[in-house]
Amino acid sequence: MRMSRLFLRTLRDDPADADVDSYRLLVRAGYIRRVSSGIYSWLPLGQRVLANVAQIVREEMDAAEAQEITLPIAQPLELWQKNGRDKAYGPLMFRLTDRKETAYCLSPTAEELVTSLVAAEYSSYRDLPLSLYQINWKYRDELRPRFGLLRGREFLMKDAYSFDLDLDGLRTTYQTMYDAYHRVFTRCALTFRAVEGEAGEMGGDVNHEFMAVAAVGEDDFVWCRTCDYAANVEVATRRAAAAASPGAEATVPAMESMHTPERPGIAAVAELLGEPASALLKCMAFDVDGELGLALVPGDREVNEFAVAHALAPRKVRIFDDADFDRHPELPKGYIGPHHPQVAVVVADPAVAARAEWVTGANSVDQHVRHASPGRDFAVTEWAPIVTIVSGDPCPRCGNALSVDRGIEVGQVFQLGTKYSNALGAFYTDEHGAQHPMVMGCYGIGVSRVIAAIVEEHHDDHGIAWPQSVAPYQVHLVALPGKGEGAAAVRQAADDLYEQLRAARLDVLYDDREQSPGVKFADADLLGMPVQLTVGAKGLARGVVERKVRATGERDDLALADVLGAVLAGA
RNA sequence: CGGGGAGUGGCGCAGUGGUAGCGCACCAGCUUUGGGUGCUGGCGGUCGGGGGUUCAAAUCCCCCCUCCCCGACCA
Repeated sequence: MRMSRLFLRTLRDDPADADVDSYRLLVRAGYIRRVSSGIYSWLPLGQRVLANVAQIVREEMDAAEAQEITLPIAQPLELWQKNGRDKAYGPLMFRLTDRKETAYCLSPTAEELVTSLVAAEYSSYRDLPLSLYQINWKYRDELRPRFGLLRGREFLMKDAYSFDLDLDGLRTTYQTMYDAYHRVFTRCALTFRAVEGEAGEMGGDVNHEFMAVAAVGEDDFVWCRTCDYAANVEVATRRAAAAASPGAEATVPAMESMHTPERPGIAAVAELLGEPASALLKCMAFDVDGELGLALVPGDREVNEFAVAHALAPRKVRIFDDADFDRHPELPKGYIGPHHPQVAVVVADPAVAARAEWVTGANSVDQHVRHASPGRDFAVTEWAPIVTIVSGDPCPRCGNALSVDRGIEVGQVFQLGTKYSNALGAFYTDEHGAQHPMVMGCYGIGVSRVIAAIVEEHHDDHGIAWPQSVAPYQVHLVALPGKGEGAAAVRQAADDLYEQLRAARLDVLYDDREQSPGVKFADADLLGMPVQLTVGAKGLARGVVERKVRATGERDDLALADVLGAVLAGA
């Protein structure tokens, strides 16, 4: 494509409403334009990226034997009223009315429609399994659209739906999709992890969220850079530290109390005693089915309430609020210790076993104790990993350091079960003539969101640096003819090279504009094609063009005759 | 929806009662030609909309609309 003909206007200034780098750069570089809150136009360069990402998704879905269809965006509201999901979505759904006053909505997803479709067409066990998918625009009237493409009201989504005979079939299909997702995001050059989601409201629904690591992400998650471990902060664990050597408590002096006036809280006591916070035992009070419970962790750590609840399930667990403390003056907030006769449940993190003695509360205002030894001075009724994981904790799987980061949810896979098939009548008849609901799964990828995630990961101060797999053009050819006597020769050489590269079926963006070199270089870096080739009088005199790899900034000279081969080798 | 802020040329902004300006972009000319060259001259605006106050409103008052930012959702 000749840039002189390309519908493109780059901006020197950042858009005023830019809140994240991806949106800022995509607008500045002329890939997209905002039309309304959360709604964007895709200009030629952006359209090519969109098509490239969609094509990767398409290829992997096809490889997973899903079949592409296109469902309508405008859907009768009646379809959504059958199972009451119009109410569940509420104002999140765009609604409209036709001339006959029939209510419609703009599809936020398509379980209902696709389930109805399959229910109407298929009814035999011989038809299954079946997977269908579409890549289509979705609409959600978000409370607060933000971060450009990351949370739009109109977005391109791949949504797939599987129909199996039974749960085993679903599990197989689910694994196939899960693997396909790994390939999609790997091809998109994203740093990502699959995070196991919490059980859905139906209970037991397995799902995974694919999180792309990014500072602008909206969810915290824990992941290992070495292996593929990843988890929500609530359910993340770490490899337990070794327990203190057996018998170590024998050398611990007898527990003694200390006067610690006006020192509630770990930090204050640690400061007074000159001890590190990690030598203090933090005791958090919980109500456990009406009984008193304590959760014990080292003083420098936070208690993961979710983990405590999980460890003590099915008992109901509630962390103490101010009213609870008022009802239990025997547990003075800030001076709680684990050695308390009225406490029925003591759950401790394994890290508590790693020290033979602790400084902790004396269950009396202005009093703490030291030399409190687990087992000797206080009992632990259950051991469970209950600290909130922080960066640097050892991975439970491989032992290397974990990272806690924010992530962008770029995809999700979900085992739906029979919720929709039952509600919408998607049944099949088995070989014995009995009817069963089809067992469904659904699988989403936010295509336009993926693009934002890619830019978040692949950019620098100068602009975007597209991975080859999704770049709108593979090569950005820059001609610098100048106005000297060599101008015509440079232009001719660049034109020839352009034709040569195109003949080799490379996607080439050719900057043939009459602009100064500075403008052209700045635009090339901003637009972000993986490889830049510069044809100028200087190089031409030596028979070379300069190559620059956008992502790394590496430059080298290529002899004119070798350019095509070198570029093809790199592509 | 709650709280905070903003709507002035395509983009970024200034302009607190006297009839609208700057930078970028765009057009023309000259200039420069390996990292957003410089100069000159241009095109382009019902100042978000409606109503009101005033001799006079971008500016003051009222109503409405849109957008942005901070808190509960999701691809």
